[in-house]
Amino acid sequence: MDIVTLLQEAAARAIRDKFDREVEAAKLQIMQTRSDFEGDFTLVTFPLAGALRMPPQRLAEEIGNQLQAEEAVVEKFNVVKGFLNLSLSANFWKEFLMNFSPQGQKAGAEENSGRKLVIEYCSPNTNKPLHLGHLRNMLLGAACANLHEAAGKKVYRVQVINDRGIAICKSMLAWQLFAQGATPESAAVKGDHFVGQWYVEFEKHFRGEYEAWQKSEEAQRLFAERRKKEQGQQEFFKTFKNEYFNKYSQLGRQARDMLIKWEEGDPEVRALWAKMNAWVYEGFEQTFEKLGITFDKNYYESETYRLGREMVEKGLEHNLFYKASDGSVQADLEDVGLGKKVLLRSDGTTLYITQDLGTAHLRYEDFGMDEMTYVVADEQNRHFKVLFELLKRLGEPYADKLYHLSYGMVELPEGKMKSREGTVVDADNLIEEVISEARKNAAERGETADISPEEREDINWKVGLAALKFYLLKVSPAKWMMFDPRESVDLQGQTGPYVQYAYVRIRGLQRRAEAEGLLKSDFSFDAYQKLEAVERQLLLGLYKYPQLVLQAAREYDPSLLANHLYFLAKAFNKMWHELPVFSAEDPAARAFRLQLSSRLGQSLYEGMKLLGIAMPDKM
RNA sequence: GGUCCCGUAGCUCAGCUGGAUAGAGCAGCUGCCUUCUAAGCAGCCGGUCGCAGGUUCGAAUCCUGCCGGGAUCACCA
Repeated sequence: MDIVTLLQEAAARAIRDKFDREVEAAKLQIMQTRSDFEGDFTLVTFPLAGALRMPPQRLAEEIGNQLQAEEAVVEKFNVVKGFLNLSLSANFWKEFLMNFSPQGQKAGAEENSGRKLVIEYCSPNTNKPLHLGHLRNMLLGAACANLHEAAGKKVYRVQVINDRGIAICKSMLAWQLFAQGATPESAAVKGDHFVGQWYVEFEKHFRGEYEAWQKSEEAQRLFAERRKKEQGQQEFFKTFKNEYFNKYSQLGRQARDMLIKWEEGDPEVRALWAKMNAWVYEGFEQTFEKLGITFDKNYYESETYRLGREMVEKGLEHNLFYKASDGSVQADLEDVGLGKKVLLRSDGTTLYITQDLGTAHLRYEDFGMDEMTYVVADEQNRHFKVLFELLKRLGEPYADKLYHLSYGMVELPEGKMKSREGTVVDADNLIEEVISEARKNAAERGETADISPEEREDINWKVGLAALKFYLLKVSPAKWMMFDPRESVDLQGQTGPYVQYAYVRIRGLQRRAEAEGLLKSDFSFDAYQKLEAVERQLLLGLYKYPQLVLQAAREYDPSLLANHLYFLAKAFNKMWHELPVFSAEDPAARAFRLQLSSRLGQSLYEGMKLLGIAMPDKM
């Protein structure tokens, strides 16, 4: 039985015996004792004082006496105001330690077993490389996927790739016009960056064209006719840019022609499109691999953008939707405060929302999931509210188990990332940067004697990526976060490498124990009776670990786990400095501390793995 | 304007299903490597928990109203 439940029931019995009153055990408030007081768990007696007509302090003392006398696990207690602080016996903790497993959450997650979850956590465009925002998205999604798996679900990881549209046509056109047949190989540039360069090239030429046009008579006439009062030329042409692209621009016309040809299935355009997208995927794959990100299935917009029409038409038949006078099909969501939403254009073509309806259904056909989660930035909150409502009205079987993990944007010290202003932090560059920071640090420390260069490089990758991933995952998903480039490569303090370091120390202890022939079956700590404060702190931290994994999964919040792992590592580092292991005079103490370290090491390893972070053995 | 999110130390963040004196890291200042890895440990400095009410034995946490910042309200994706 869980120790908290056990204490609650024991306290309820004590109250019955002493005061002849029945209280519901589950309602008794037991929390972890604050670390600045002595004790492991605390019963809060204030809420009982009224019903039992007794001052909280006396109540706490009476219950404490009874518990100490009747319950073997309660070793001693102290009372501060109405707080009854209970210290559990060393025997209890030793037994707990022997039975502890970092997989313990599985026992608490029977209700999840067999449930199928589809989780979507990346939706890149194919006209430019991945950036910092994608990183937060992918790391959050991958961690949540792992957490739900650990909590007993069958998880399917998917991404949706926005591989069509005007943006990729811009890259294609620029490549056609200016690249003279260059390829990623010939230019020695990673495929996604290569295609991104042609997108930038298009924008550059387009800007030049636009600026030249602004001096033309036509442009000046339009400016004179259409300007709003007080509006200067610069300001006017900034807002006019879109219209220029669609109506006047040569490059704009060519790009749009290309899009039309693509839609018509023009073989030449399709071939170019396929070739350039293949370059991009090659590049994406490399980035995913560096990050350890995987997907079970990719959904391509080019294959799904027409889906959903049938669903909408079916909904129309059942009067869930209606046809507007202009011929478009709409849903009336006024009753749930979401207004009206167009589902099919008046020309009958599909929209973003239609496509998402279709993709959701397609995934049901693919996986037959019970639940589906989208990891998408919070700017799309409304879109997903609408989408979920529509799926519910359409009676999709998983519709009551849809979740939008809405995460906040990543901001830079200079403000929001803007691709037009070149303030985007590129994912590959960032990865390269954290790894070279790890290399630099390792070189400065100079402890490379018994480590081969290959092993050293492997460690540098693990350390660098841990810094980056932990940095992005330790913040609550819902919050907008500030990305400080200096802090993200930091290897000291509240960081991934800090947690790794504690683990490496534990591995060192284990290697030595092995070398000295300890950890054998006759190796016992029965005689260890007095637990130190740090040891208790660590035991309590382990006690909470499986619950935290479940909570982090349930709340889709990996930061809960990240922060707990940091707490565990911190407690271990404290113990490292305060208590000797091998030079402990008491062999039982040595045995106990080795066991405790070992279980802690497993937890750190497993916990970081759930976050997508690998642990080195040495560093 | 409607809806939603955020406001905690100089900076970045925990804590929010109500509990004890509000915690970390970074930055600044002090100490600690002849003992299991100093990517570490210990200490100092630093807070009207945006403001004002309310509920409660008890509020950073719950409720209401303000103030400040942001997102979103397309037949774009």
